[in-house]
Amino acid sequence: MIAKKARRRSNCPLCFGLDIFGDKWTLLVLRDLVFQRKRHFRELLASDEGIASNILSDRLKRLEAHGLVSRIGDPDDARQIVYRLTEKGIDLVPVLVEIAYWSAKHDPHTGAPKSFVKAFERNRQAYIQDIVSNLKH
Amino acid sequence: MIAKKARRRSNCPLCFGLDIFGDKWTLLVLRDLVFQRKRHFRELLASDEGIASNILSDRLKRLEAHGLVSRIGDPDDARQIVYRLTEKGIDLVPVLVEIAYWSAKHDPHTGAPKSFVKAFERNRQAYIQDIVSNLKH
DNA sequence: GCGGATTGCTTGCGTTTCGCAAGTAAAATG
DNA sequence: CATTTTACTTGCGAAACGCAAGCAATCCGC
Repeated sequence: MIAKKARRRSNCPLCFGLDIFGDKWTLLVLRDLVFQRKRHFRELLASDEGIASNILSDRLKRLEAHGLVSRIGDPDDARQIVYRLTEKGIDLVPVLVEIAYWSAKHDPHTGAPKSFVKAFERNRQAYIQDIVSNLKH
Repeated sequence: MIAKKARRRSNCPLCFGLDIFGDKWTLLVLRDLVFQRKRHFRELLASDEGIASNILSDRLKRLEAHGLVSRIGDPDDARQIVYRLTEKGIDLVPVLVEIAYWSAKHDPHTGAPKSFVKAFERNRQAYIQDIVSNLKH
């Protein structure tokens, strides 16, 4: 299973994004990098949804290939790899948050905490900025 | 090819959305309903990206099943079906717009008009509200 | 009112992707 | 030095995709 770049289908902006993260797993990986601050393969593998290791491997390669995630060996442990969001990846936070908000609004069994909905509705811009600046160091 | 509801993978809000529109086509169909004001199967079929008719059929069924789109026979022509966004579907506009903005920012060959980027950056809320209120009648 | 065109699909079928389980190499640990 | 941990890869059956063709119902022109 190889993370090859698909030909682009059109130069529609929506399409550009979907060709990178338009599937059931990629945004969940980004979610864990953003909201759970996961950094290692084994952590990402242990998501609630149970991603398979080959799928995770493929998605991380694709995210790296598209410059949303960086992949650096851990200097303290040569076995481990540290995955981090790049600026380009961090720029996707608004997308993640909007999807989460839509879901929280329309899913009767949502697991979204009320604090999220409240903070988002109170001041969306500040909520996002908070997450982003936390990620940048 | 049947639009069956997949079991939900977790009650993570992001996941709820992705289980509905986490693929390469669904959001493009919604894009055409929102930005091109398409209403008929044949119009949606003629997208730039060339969606296959069986895939389109499947996605419309799924969108209807999840209440994002309504499907009503055209009273003036019994052959034709009119597809419309519901409120739940319209609520996805911010998601579409955020993805488009991210793509416009990061795609060197983006086809996004400068007017979109400008309007979005100038006043996001007003830009979205404009689209939404146009859709509501 | 009859032939042809249009519309909204469905059906077959080969190809690609998914997803589970098992395996592996390299490095750390005891 | 044997065991464990980590980050993957490999095989393979199942599901989804995507192209082409087909089809029933309806409309349109004459």
